[in-house]
Amino acid sequence: MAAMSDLSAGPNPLFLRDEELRKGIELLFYAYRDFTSDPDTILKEYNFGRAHHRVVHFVGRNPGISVAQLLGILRITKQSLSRVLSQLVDQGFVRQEKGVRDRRQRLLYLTDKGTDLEQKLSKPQRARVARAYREAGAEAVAAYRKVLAGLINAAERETILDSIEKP
Amino acid sequence: MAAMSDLSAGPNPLFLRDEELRKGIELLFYAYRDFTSDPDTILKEYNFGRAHHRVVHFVGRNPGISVAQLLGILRITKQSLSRVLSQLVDQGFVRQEKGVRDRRQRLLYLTDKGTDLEQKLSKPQRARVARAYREAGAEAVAAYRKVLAGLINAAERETILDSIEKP
DNA sequence: GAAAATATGTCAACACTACTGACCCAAAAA
DNA sequence: TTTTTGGGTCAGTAGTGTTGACATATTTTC
Repeated sequence: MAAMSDLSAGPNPLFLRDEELRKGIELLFYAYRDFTSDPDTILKEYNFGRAHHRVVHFVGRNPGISVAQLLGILRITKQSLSRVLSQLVDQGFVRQEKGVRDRRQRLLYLTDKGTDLEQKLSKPQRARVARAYREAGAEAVAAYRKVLAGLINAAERETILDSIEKP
Repeated sequence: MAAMSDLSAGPNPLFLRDEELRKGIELLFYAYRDFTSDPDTILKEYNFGRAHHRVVHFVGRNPGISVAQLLGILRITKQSLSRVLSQLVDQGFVRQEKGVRDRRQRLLYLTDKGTDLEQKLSKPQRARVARAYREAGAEAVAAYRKVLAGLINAAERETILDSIEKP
């Protein structure tokens, strides 16, 4: 960017375009930074981290999800998941059930305690998003989601959008 | 959410609203997950992590930024910054200069090597955002930014927006 | 039915990021 | 001159993620 400061005056679409991109990038950084700060604070009380939140969120959203499916969403190794998952199971936030069709699977469900935690964690996030939606207006919401969807890897985008839209 | 499944049938604006919020939350997770994946891959070649990227980005964007200002943006402790910053300085990506007005300050600048790294890291991110903007349309970009801005803590939002918009 | 593949779990070692707490120096401000 | 500020550093701890190796059921395949 600094290398472009010596360009001649006059309209420079490329420069403007890069500036627009940079704004989108920085806003995403700041938004995500603050978006995660509220639940992070709550998680500390439980000696949990962000990874626990993700598990609780996606298990809550997808009751009966398998470990493999969860790994696919989180994009981490099973060893990484193992630590947080066994903590959540040991402490009674998540319950595991053998699959009926495939008994190798350990299907995951939130317990009542887990549902409470999920609600507690997502409450400030929902409030934050609600505020942002309110301030930006209803038309802006669809556009916001469209751009975010475009940031997702093209290969899995459809699958992810389906999972988000699902009943 | 599960606690709401026993609500009576019929239109339930509150439920719909929460669904909208949840979609916004999940999309942000997936978008950020993929948004950071490209630079993360590049950083591995340097034995660097995401924190190095953030420093390089914000020093590149704010030449002559002080350590305290950078800490304010990143929202981390000076001990955390210290490690990545000294690595970047030792390896010649970032240069420190004593402040002229206040000689306690160590003002930060990217070296040419640092500028190269910043460009290399941001290139795939810019491409990703450009694709998302293109697919969503020009009107969507302003709305996207408006919602993201609304997610930032109200207290600092104006300051941040100013820093993003600045020349 | 035996062999191969799959789903999951576990142990160990390592790296990155972040934290708290304590302490230091140099320079600016009061 | 004393206090505050900007910055640095050492030590210890925690959370998240990785690779690699290995173990156990269970399902699938030949």
